[in-house]
Amino acid sequence: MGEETAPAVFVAADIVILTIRRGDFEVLLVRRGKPPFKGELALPGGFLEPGETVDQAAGRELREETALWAKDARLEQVGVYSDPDRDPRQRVVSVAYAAMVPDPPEAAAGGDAADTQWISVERALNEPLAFDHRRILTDAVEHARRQLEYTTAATAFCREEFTVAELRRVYEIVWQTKLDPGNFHRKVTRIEGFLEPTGETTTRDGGRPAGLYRAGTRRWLQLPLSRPDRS
Amino acid sequence: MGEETAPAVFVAADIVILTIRRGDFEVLLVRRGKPPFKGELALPGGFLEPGETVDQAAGRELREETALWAKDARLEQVGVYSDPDRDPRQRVVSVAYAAMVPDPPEAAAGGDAADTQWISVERALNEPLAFDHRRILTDAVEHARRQLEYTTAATAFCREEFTVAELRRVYEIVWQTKLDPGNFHRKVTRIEGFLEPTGETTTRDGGRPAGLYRAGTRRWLQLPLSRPDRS
DNA sequence: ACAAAAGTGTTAGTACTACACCCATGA
DNA sequence: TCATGGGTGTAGTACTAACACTTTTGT
Repeated sequence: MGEETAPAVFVAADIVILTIRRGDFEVLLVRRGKPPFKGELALPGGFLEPGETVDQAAGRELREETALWAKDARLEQVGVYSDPDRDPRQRVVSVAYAAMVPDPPEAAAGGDAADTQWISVERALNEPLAFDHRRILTDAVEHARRQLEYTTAATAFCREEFTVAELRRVYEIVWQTKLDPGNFHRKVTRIEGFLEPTGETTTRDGGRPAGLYRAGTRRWLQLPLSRPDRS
Repeated sequence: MGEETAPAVFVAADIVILTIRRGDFEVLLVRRGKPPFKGELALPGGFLEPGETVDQAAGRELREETALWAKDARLEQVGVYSDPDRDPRQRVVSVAYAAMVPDPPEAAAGGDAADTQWISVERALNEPLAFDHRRILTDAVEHARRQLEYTTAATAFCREEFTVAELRRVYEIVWQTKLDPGNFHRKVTRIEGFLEPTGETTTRDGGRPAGLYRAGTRRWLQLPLSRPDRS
C-alpha cells in the first residue's frame, strides 16, 4: 500500500430505509435542519464512530430512526459513494445501505421524529435531495428489486406472520407489476426454506381464510422469481 | 449527520484480481516488503488519493499491477471492510473490489513485478494472508461465482475473441464443475446480447474449427446459467 | 345467496438434461 | 483414416403462464 500522500477522510453510513405502507413503496427521509442543503430532504445517515464497523454504524442509525434492530430488517450494503465534491464541507466517503423493513416500523420514527417522514419512492425521486442522495436512492431501489428476484428478501417487508397474498403484494408493489395469485402461491410455497407455515389462518384480507407463514431460513433462491419484461 | 466525535480515517481500495491461467483459477497477490505482516502475502491495494473516487483508486491500482485499464476488466465493488482492528497501525476502512481479467494480463505484472505473483485461488485460501485479506478473498470469489450465474461477467476472463468452448471452460474452472458442451453452446448462443459472432473460426483448440465470438452488450442474464448442486 | 379472496386443476408452451450423433479439421 | 473437439437432434422431464374452477369465509 502507498503511504504519505493519502489524506484521512470522514466515513459515513447512509441508509435507504424502504417499506411498504398503504399499498405504496416508501422511503424514510429526513428534512435537514442545518447547512449544507438546509431544508432539503436527505437520507438518514451518520459518521462512523470510533470502535465500530460501518455495518454497525448503519445498524445504529437504523435503530435511531426506526427503533428496529438490524436483525429485524434486511440491512445490506449497496455501494460506496466517494466523489470528492459530494459534500461541500469536507471529504466524506459514504457507504450506502438498503434496509428493508416491515410496515409499521414499531414506533414510526425514533428520537427526532419531527423532521423524518415516509415518502413514496417515486415522489422522492422527483424531489431535490441533498448531496448525491438521489443517485444513492436510485441504486438502492434497483438493489432491492433485484434482491426480490434472487433472494428471499421480500419477507423482510412483511410482519412476522404473513399470508402468501401479502407477500405477493410486496412483489407487485416493488416491481410495479401484477402477478398471478395462483401461480405465485404454488411457486413460493414449493421453494423449500422460503416460507414456514404456522398452521394458523387469518381472514384479515377478507374472503377465504389464508394460511399464515413465517420467513424461513433460506436466503438465496436457486431459480429466481422472474420479474416480467426485463430488458 | 452527526459531527464532532467522528474521527477521520484512512480509506483504501484492495483488489482481488482474478484470472484463468493454465486451466486454473488464480489471484494476483503481493509479498509485503515491510511491516505490518512483512513477508506475508496480501492483496494489492492502496490508499485513496486526493481528488479521486474509490472506484478510480481501484482502477489505478489495477493498472499499476496489470497494465490493464478498468474498462478492459470487470471491476466491481465487493464490500467494505471496516473492523477497527483490521490494520494494527491505524484505522483503515477498505473497499474491496473483484477484478475479472483475461489470461495473459498483457505485461503480467507492472512496476514492482518482483514481489507480485499469480497463485491458485485454492492455495491462496490456505496460505496465511495479511490483514483480513483471506476474508476479502473468500467474499470476492463467491462474488465472482455468483456474477457468472447472473451476469455476462464470464466474458471478462476471455481474450477479446474467444470460442464458446473457451467460455465454457471459464464456467467449469470457476465453478469447479463439468458442463455439457452441447447444451452450453445452445444456451449461451441463444441469449441475445451475450455473444456477438465475428464470422471467423479458429482451430487453436484442435478438432473441428470453432466459431469466434466477442462479448456482447448485455450485462445481466434474465434466466441465470444454473450452477449445478447449489445449497 | 352473494361477493371476495384463497388455493387447485389443467393445458399448452418453453427451457433444461442427458446423450446420441454428425461435422470439419489436423496429423 | 483416425482422433479431437465443435456443434445439432431428440426424447423425457420440469418449470411457467394463462385461466378456469372450487373452497371458505363475511355480510
